[in-house]
Amino acid sequence: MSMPESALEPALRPQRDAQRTRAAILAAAQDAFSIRGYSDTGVREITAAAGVNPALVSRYFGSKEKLYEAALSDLLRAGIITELPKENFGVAVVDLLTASQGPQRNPLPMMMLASADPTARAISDRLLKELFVEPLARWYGPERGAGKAACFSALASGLTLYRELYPLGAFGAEMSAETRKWLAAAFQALID
Amino acid sequence: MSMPESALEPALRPQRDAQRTRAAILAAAQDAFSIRGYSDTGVREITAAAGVNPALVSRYFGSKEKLYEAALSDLLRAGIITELPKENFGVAVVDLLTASQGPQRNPLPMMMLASADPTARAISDRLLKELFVEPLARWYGPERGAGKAACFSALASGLTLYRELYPLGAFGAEMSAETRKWLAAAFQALID
DNA sequence: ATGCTATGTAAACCGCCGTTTACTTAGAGG
DNA sequence: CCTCTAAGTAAACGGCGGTTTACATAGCAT
Repeated sequence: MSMPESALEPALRPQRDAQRTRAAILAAAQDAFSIRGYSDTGVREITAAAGVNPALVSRYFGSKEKLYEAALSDLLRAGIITELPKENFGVAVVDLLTASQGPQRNPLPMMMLASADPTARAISDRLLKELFVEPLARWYGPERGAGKAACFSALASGLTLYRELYPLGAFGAEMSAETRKWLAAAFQALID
Repeated sequence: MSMPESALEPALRPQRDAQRTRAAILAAAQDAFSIRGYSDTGVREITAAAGVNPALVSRYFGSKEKLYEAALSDLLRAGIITELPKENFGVAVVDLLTASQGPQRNPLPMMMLASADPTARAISDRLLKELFVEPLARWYGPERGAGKAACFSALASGLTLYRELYPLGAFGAEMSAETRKWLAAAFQALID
């Protein structure tokens, strides 16, 4: 709690900084879980990418499961969607979902690749509901808001799967123009 | 190679039948891999479901990887699609893809849930290409057949994900009617 | 009946993984 | 300078999972 540590002078930064290492582990976990899935990424792999000792995930997060929960919570923010403009909402959503360069730190691939493990899946379901679907439903409004939020999630996950996960992603350019238009219209229709 | 073993008289069937046990392991593997994924299903789990000894997967398939390859190969048959009538092709495909009661023995969830493991993913990519996309492309014809086959695969996988894997599947009834119509039209458009 | 081979089993092997424990050390406060 | 606590590390522990090995037995052939 001494020195604001302006984050612009790496030379003076102490070698040991709990917040910084915790954040490094979290970021490495988000990368790994989004690409290689929950079961197939080991804590040694994550901590090696973060440049720290494997024992620190137990110290800072309690367990691998808790680390997954923290990593997904940090990524699941409904605000990214609800802060989009309501006019041209559809194209904005499609742009947002197709803008990312890859699955890195993307909650959707992370959840998909964790769905095989029962405990990780339970965490995903709970967090998705609490942090995304329910806020989104409130944003949509009391009239059919829950159904609209569910439709949004299904559509977005399908689009993400198609772009990021499926081995045929390289062929994606084939259907871009018309499909993007249809998707944008579908997203727009949910708020009209 | 003695006795045709008409499969209708279980009383006379020998207790030891290599083909039968091999098939039982394969079927159990297809069930397990489709639901719990490649990494999260153990060979002890598979062989327990098949009622046999874990060592038999090494004997009959060589390894867990080879078992995955055999399980997926057995499910990946382009014929299921190419034998559909060309008129009403779209609705027939949507009916086929949405008819299954669950992910059991479905190649798409199997591939999705195996995509985290690099070696399993390589197997999936190769088999999908050899056994499905390329035959489908030949069926579509020389003119843009490859692109059409890729579009088909992407669309079908997205639909399957939406129905089977995503935690929001329970909400699916919300968008059935219009979405099915659009999907059918999209599949139909690929052959017209 | 009697061996012989294919079939199946039990148990151990070996490596990996999440976690814990015991220990070292950086760095602030006296 | 010394001390004391927080931060980090190394190594081991227990368990699990794929695979191998050594052994048992069913069923056909002689």
